[in-house]
Amino acid sequence: MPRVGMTADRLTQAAAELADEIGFGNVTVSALARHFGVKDASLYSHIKNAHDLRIRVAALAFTELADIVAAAMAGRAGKDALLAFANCYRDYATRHPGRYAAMQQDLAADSLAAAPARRHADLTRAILHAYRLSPDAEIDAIRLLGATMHGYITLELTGSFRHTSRSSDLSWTMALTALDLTLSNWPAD
Amino acid sequence: MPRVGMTADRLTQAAAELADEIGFGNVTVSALARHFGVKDASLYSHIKNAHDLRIRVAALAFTELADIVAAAMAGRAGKDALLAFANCYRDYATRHPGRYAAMQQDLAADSLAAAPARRHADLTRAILHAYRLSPDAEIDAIRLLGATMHGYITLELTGSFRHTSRSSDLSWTMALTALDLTLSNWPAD
DNA sequence: GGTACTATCCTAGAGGTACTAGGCAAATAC
DNA sequence: GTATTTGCCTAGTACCTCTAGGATAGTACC
Repeated sequence: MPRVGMTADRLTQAAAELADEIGFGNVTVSALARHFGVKDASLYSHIKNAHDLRIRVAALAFTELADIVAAAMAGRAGKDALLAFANCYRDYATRHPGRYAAMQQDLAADSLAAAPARRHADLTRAILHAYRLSPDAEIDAIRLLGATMHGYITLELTGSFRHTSRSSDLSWTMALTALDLTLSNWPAD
Repeated sequence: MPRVGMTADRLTQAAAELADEIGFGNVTVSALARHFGVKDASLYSHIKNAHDLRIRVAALAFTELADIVAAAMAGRAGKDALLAFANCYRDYATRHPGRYAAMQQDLAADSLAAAPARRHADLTRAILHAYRLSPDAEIDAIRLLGATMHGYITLELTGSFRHTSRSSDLSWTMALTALDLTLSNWPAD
């Protein structure tokens, strides 16, 4: 039996690619084993179980996306930063729907993906600096921001906007314009 | 073998309750069969397959929610209608997370759940009448509305807001206030 | 009431997925 | 060159989906 050279990282990478191709929900230990030409049981030397594999994919995705976002936001503030962030986010989700789905699991605080997720959350908060909100308003705003972007992207990915002819790009741009206006004129508590 | 009296509708109802208890993803044909005290194979006289069951739960949920929303929105317009709609939506998702998850599947246009889903979409559009938007703006607005509400609720349900101490109810109220302001002052195309 | 029919539930079994226990051989350490 | 670790294997359990075909409970009709 020649050794294939599997590692947790290579399994995670392959699982992420598989997720983008066939959907995150269809990424099974069996499918991954087939991809490497080995038996299912062989994977359990590298990953704890199927859940562990999913968490690793989430960690990979959070790290990748945070890197991209950090680069795109460097030197930008206000609406520029908002647009840079949001477009990175949407591009990533469109190009990597499986990885994006992986990020939507509920992650235990002690999970492997918790640190990358926190880094990602910190970047989101950085958008708001230029809008100068009070601490409570900042929490509300970050929740609104996350909800709008995440909601828009998941609805778009699941095909909810295909029933209408208007281009999704236009609606996305309007949504971001509206968000910028809301942040600029944040209602009093 | 005494007959239990299963029908597609009773199975769907039980599956919906099961989904709220153990999570939509854990609703299996086997678990449902156990619930009725029969063998797995017996269910296939009433439902086509597991996917069919999931679609039926989605149709049930869309119908239930549309009924609730229609009643709550009767006689309301503008911000009142928006609040009524949004709060019904969030309450339902909180009380019935399994049913809510069922609604998030991508539904084929010919599916059993397509008609209830369309009815629900029509109710969403009704919120916007009082804001008097142009046809294109209305599409953008409905997408923004759906994205914000759906995004907020899914993030809340998956626990994304638990890391911060501020009450989610307050943030939700602020989000709706912000949405109302955005709709009232919709930016030019 | 008896007969025919249909619907409901059953047994049996194939095939997929998750995972464990224990074995053997390849790579590595010394 | 031997000892140890590590990687992949076989074998097997358990659970899930779904099909084929059989037995019986309920219904329709005479």
